[in-house]
Amino acid sequence: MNPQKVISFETIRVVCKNCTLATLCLPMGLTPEDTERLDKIVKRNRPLHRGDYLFRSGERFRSLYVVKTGSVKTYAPSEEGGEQVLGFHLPGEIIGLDAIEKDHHICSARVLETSAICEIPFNRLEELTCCIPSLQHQMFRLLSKEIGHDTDMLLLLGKRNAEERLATFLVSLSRRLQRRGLSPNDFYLSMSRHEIGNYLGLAVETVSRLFTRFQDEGLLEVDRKHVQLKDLAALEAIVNGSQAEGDHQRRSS
Amino acid sequence: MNPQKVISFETIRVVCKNCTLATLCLPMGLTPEDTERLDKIVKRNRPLHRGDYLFRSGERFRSLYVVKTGSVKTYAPSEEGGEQVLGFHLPGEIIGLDAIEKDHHICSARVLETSAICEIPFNRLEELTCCIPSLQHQMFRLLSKEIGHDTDMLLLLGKRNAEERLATFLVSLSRRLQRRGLSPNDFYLSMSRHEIGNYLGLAVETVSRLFTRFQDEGLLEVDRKHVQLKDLAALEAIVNGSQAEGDHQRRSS
DNA sequence: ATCGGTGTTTGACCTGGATCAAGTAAATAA
DNA sequence: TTATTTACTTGATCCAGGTCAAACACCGAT
Repeated sequence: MNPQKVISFETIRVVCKNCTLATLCLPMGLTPEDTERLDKIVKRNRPLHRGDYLFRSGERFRSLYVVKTGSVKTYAPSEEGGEQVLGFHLPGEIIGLDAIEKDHHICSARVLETSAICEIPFNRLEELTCCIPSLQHQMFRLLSKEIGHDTDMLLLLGKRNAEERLATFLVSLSRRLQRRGLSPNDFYLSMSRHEIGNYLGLAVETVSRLFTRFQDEGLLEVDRKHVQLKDLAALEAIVNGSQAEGDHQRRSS
Repeated sequence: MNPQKVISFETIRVVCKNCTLATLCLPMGLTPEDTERLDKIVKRNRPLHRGDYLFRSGERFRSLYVVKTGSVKTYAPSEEGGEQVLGFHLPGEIIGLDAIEKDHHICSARVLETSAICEIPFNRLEELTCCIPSLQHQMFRLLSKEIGHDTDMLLLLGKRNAEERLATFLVSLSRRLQRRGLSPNDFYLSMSRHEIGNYLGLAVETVSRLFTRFQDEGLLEVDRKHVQLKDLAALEAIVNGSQAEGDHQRRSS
């Protein structure tokens, strides 16, 4: 035996039960026994690195993926190189739900930074959901939540101006980080300005200009990927403020 | 006994088994026996009329709804009167899936014309999905399909210009009507220009101008609610054409 | 340290579609 | 029937944000 042997992935069995994400992730609301059954089907592969794919658009659907650490972007590639970024996914968030219907992935997913990802083979999961009603219900809830989130995005893209979009993005990110025990007002972006713009339906230049403007207005400090929100209240006011004052942007109604 | 008694809702028992929508709707892929079990929990209320609500945003979630005949719009009301139309629903389409997560409706649904609606109490449905694996799978598929549709809409709102949006709307509507055995190129719109614009993130005026332009270009004939698509191929070319030629609208990438 | 290459910022300009303003036609009420 | 409201169309104008261009800063590779 090597006396220098250090703690490794092999010796620490990472299980759902010990996972800090248990309250955000699939096991939410399951009994310890049911969590254990779920745990048995989860595959924990070695960490992926920036740019690695979880899956590509068009591939056969086999598994759902959950971010354990790091972050992932999903995007719909449209032929000749163009793409629409669909989401940025933080620890505890499930990826691949949109593939169930067609049995093929309709978007691609790649990690934005070194990330640990849990893989959940879907056919195994369906065996469990059949006999664990609370897990089935949790799956329904997660699928429904995804729909609700998409609804929010439709509203953002359909009715909000550039300023409101970026503010919404930042406030939403801040809240999600906070829920994961991280600082809500001091964080590093793992995605580029370009990806943010793509996600929000804006040109890179617009995103850049808005960051500058928000900084000039004292709402935040930004230095490359490093963002510090200085006035979250003001950002939140932008998010649901402009709607309060007299309904500009008549696209809406 | 009244000799004049005519065929009524009471005498013709409408059941899923006889429903022409069986291949589009929840029973898709179920055995006749399972369809019968599903049928037992479906409530068929009397027809609703233009403007009637299926449910309102904020209400407790109890049931899913399926359009049997007619059409329904869903929309997210945002405080002071504004709204974002989320979708127009045709026969066989399920409404209310977004409410599962929060156990409250996050959007409102009202019928656009006289419509028959099937109501499916969700707690009863969950009892069935637990013991009918194919029904559970079908529910997962339907939820996933909704996510996929929202993804398409995000792409539409994030990356397409006004012309592409209206063309996409018309082509999509045409296909959905065709799948229901109706004419794909001669139909009546059950929604107003205003609602179309709201749905597509455009001003009413823009929608109106585009209809006029499409008509001038010979793509369609339009007379108020009555639309005849004259050149579906050209419309489809617009839908996935502009993307092919050199990636304008750099918002995308 | 130097050299690309890529991501970001900033300025100048332009345009698609929103907004504003009438006018017209259909639907509903009286 | 006529009055009133609501939906739709069309024209004129404006502007948020896209596009183009250039400079700059960082990062990995030689």
